[in-house]
Amino acid sequence: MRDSDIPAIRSLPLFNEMAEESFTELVRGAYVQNFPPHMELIVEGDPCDFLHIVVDGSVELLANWNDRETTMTILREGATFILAAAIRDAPNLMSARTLERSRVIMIPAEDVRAVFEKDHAFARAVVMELAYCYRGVIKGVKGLKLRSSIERLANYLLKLQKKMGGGETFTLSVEKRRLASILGMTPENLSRAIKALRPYGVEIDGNTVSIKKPEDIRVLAKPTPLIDDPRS
Amino acid sequence: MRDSDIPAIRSLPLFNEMAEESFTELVRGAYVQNFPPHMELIVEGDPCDFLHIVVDGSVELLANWNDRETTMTILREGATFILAAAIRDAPNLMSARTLERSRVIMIPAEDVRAVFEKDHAFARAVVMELAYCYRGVIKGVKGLKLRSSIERLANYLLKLQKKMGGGETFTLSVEKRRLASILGMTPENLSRAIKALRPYGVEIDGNTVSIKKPEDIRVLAKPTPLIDDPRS
DNA sequence: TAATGTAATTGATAAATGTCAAACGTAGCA
DNA sequence: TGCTACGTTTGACATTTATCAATTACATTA
Repeated sequence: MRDSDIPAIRSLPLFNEMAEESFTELVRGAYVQNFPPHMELIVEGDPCDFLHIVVDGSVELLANWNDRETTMTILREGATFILAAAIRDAPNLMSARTLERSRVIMIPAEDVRAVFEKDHAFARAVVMELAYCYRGVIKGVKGLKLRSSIERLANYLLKLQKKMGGGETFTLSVEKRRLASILGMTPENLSRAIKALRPYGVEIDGNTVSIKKPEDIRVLAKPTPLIDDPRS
Repeated sequence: MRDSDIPAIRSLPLFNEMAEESFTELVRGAYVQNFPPHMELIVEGDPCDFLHIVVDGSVELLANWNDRETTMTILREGATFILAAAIRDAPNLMSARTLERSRVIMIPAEDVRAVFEKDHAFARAVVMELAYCYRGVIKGVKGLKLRSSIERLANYLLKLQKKMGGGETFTLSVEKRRLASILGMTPENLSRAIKALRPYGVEIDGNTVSIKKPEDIRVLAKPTPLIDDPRS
């Protein structure tokens, strides 16, 4: 591991309150690896040996069943996975693969569990992180069950706009076919959903999105913090 | 609170490893209430003041958006909710209402957070419980995104059969319209899905389910522990 | 026992979503 | 530069799911 990686990890919410000694113990056993694009890091069903942290690049979490595949989420710099499996010493429920060249830290799950037992500040951070993730997934289910695909797309765009600073124009950071899968639809239907948003002042050209009539799209999307606000 | 309630709570995984002193502190501040059927215990969006435990009866967790409503899950004896919101001191993402006459224990969320800070065994139990719930929701999303409604129903029935002891005949413990909502479909479509399972040896009459040809239905359902096994 | 209200079912139809094939566009590479 | 591979878009069509209205079944209560 590069020395320069350490402060970056330390500053993550999961690690920044714990005792120095505990942190050192975690870092001691950790590996860092640079992966090429489209590398499978984790296969669904395998035992969970490591807690992973994305230092750089992006990683897709996905799931398979009966020859079908769906993208669960995309993780970027600073994200950790898969904490729940590591803590419970349970098999991974999702596969993970890099989307681009990515730098990933791997901390042995055993070390995570050991430090968890010793360091209360870390235990506290783990709980907060897990509760945060749990609530994130619940919001996802609500979106899937309560909204149509067009409504999901509209809300996704509003959320992304906010994340990108709130300007009228911003860029998609995900391939459209993956976005389609995240939103629970086919690429073909995403294309049509994009067209269907044009009357609401949404223009998408390649990766560039413009929201010309924010009021109109919000009337359609009806965003609510209880589904669309990642924090709280 | 009845004295007879205390050992029942103490034996739940969330509480059975903690120090006696911590447990006493939690119990001291706790309320017990008997609620009539169809009582709203929690409204989505409200602050989370209590951790709830179902002692007896059943409670529905549901969510609303834009005049639509969906059942997220149904909780029975021994289940706790809503832990994530209580720990994070965040608004409830779901509403809760009783389905039948139910007995519910309510522990002030503040007390939960305070004891969490002091008692490591409790912290450990909270993490395990949260990780368990997180994985449960992930399995739910996988089912929703990867399976058709008939496949979801087929797997639901197989899971229920196992839970009920594995015999050929068992009973649905949920109204069909609620089951439909849990599975992400309309009541009308659930009726049709039930009919569609007849050729696979599934007979449903009222609340009575018979699985005559277990091999056939399993070929359709293709159950996998990574979606359908509640533990692990 | 009859009356009532609610859940469940059914049929007809509509809407949403998926599938397949083809065309188009673009990025990377020989 | 031109080729190739792959992602995206489009159109035609199929399937799935939802909606609406009507009916049936069932449980509760007067």
